[in-house]
Amino acid sequence: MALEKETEEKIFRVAQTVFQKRGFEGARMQEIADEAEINKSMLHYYFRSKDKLFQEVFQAGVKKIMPQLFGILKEEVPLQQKVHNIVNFYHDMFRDNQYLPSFVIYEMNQHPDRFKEFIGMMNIQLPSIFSEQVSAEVQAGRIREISPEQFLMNIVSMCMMPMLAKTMVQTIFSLDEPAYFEFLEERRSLIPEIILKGVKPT
Amino acid sequence: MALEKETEEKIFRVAQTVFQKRGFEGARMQEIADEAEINKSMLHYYFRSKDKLFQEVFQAGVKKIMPQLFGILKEEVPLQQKVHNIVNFYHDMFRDNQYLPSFVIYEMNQHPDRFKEFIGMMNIQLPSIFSEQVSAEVQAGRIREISPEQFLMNIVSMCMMPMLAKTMVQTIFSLDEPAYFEFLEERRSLIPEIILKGVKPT
DNA sequence: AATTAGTTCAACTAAATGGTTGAACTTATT
DNA sequence: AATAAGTTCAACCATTTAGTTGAACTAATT
Repeated sequence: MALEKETEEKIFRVAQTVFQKRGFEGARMQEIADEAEINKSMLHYYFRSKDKLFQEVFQAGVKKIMPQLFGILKEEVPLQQKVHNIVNFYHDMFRDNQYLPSFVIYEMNQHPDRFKEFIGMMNIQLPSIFSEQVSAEVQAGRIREISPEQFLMNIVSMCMMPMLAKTMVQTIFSLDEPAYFEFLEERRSLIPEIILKGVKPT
Repeated sequence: MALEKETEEKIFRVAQTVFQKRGFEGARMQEIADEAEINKSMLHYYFRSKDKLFQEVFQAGVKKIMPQLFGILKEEVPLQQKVHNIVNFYHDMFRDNQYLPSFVIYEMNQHPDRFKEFIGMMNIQLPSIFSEQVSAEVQAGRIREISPEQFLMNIVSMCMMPMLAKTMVQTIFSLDEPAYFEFLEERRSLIPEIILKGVKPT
């Protein structure tokens, strides 16, 4: 009764990589067992079923993104700075979790209801501080008429899409692995510029 | 020997919806058979295997997007107009093929090599007309220093991301089905504005 | 009408997969 | 040392799944 936590953690760690890489349907309990160097029945001992294990992995995945993003949105910093922070957050996160964005987005669409329920449980909703901040900028005439939702959508789109479409980007732009990551790094400064200049009033 | 084409086409049509909705691993040959109102062995009669059927569906999916997009990129119209055309193309396409973007992006990442080979077969690469057009604008000082790849990436990101993340957008912004599509429609004019204003020289 | 090629289906098979069981083993507690 | 609680595993099991088979049927060709 000393290594049990280690075993459980190892299973969970491996389960994360397998589920994120292969998706729920593509993942095999046997593969998780093999890579965790344990017997398949251990999976069911620690996590009752594939479904339960997946659920935990998925929720951990969402928790790795949403609370942090919403944390940034709530910070008491100028909108400009906030945009930079969001962009940097996404790019940092992706470096350590290449499959995470694709995994979360895909599985979310596969089980919308589960996701909605889970989001309901957490206290996740667009922070009013952020909304008010965008509205204030609009009101003051410092940026064009735009809803906070659209404004945020633009930032998130510019950040995540090149990550989700990694294969497509690499293929069509003929980028090997390092060139692809350079391409992403370039966007750390590019995105805030486009986003902010793009909403300047006419 | 009169309805055989009809049968084959019906199978293919159904296979498209099932594969696009559930993905390769999630799709079941039985479900395709049921919805096509035929026996499961007919699937293997017309399309040798799940793999082959999927391949055809996937390639048809790619062909529904890439050639058209690259067609637009090749047109002899001003860059401004081109941006509008791309944005409208994505939004029109999504209306009739809700699961297509998500499907193609996801399966592409699952089998990068297959995709690269397939793209190699087609003559898909960033049209030089487009690249030159962007470079010319930069040279003339009408837009900031930016690579054609980054410029295109921005447009595609702004268009596709809200489609890929439909569930997330609906959940976090509390949008029902019509409100979500209104949100998308708004972007037809919003995206070109942001994209073009965003690259104006300082 | 007979022949032939193409089409359909019910029943089947082999393999894979998630999950179970019960015994053996380990470790902490008394 | 004895007991109890938690942990590990090899061998199974039931179900699902892609794929096969062979006979029956249909329709065009001669």
